Amino acid sequence: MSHGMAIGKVSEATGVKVPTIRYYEQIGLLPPPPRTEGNRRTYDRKDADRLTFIRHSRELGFEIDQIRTLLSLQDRPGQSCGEADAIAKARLVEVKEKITSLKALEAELERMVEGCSHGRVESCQVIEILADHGKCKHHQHDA
Amino acid sequence: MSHGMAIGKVSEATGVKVPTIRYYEQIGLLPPPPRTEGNRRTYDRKDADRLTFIRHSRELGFEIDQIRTLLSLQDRPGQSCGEADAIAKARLVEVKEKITSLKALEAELERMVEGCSHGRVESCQVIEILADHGKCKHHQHDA
DNA sequence: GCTTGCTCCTATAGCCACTGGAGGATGTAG
DNA sequence: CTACATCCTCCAGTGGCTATAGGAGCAAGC
Repeated sequence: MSHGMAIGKVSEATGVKVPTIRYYEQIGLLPPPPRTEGNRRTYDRKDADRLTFIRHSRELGFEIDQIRTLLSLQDRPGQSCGEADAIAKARLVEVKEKITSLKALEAELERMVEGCSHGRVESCQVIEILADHGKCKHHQHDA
Repeated sequence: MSHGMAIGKVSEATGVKVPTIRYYEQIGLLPPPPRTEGNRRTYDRKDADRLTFIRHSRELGFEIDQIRTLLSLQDRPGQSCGEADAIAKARLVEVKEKITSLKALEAELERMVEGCSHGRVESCQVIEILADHGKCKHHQHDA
């Protein structure tokens, strides 16, 4: 028990906000750490690593439940990594789909903005395209 | 009062789900329609148009508050469309940024998945990159 | 007229992943 | 010893819906 960090320190070290760390403990993503006499949480290096893992996973868009799985895989290093691979692949597919749909969105927004003659609302492409879905080329964008 | 539609019909016609229509009424995005003797909502063509406008705006990723503004602009056709233009432009910037960050994410996920030798978790790139943010090239992806 | 089954009504709670605030206890520097 | 920062718990709020419970209305067939 040499290098116990306070929650503020581990927050700073990992980039995960203090209330978020407590939240992760509450939902069982981070094990409850030991406490000091004064009832304060004390974290060690392993906890910090786990939080970094979680943060990075969230940045990549993995859901909490997927992170739960990934963490449990990390805890059992002898196991096949097929499941981790599958989770990452699924996320990759999602990301690719999102990029495609955002590009369609980008195109339509560009059409709207370019078509805007900066006149009256009466003849504004922005409003008009929004009002009439028939004027929209891409009926499949959804995010 | 010839063509009053029930909520189910206007839902079908516009692609907005029934509970969502009631929700929009609750938050003041759609005006409360007249009711029948039996206390049922009756919608007309204008309401359907408004819902289509809202749905399309949501599909393009506009927030409810922005849609509120866009709708109020639509109601005053003589006004300058500068504000609508600004909202659309801001959204376009957001979308472009999101595409950029998703592409960085895509690249990293691809690196993870390709690097996976389908062996043990011990040597799995997926787990390893997640654990060590230093191995990640793109420190700025955030969604 | 009666029953069946669909649509509708309200009110309330839940979803995700946090984020913020109130109100109080503890730790630390000067 | 006094500020002040940090910590604690508990609870409420965010956005944009979605779902459920428990009931009322309505149209069609028998």
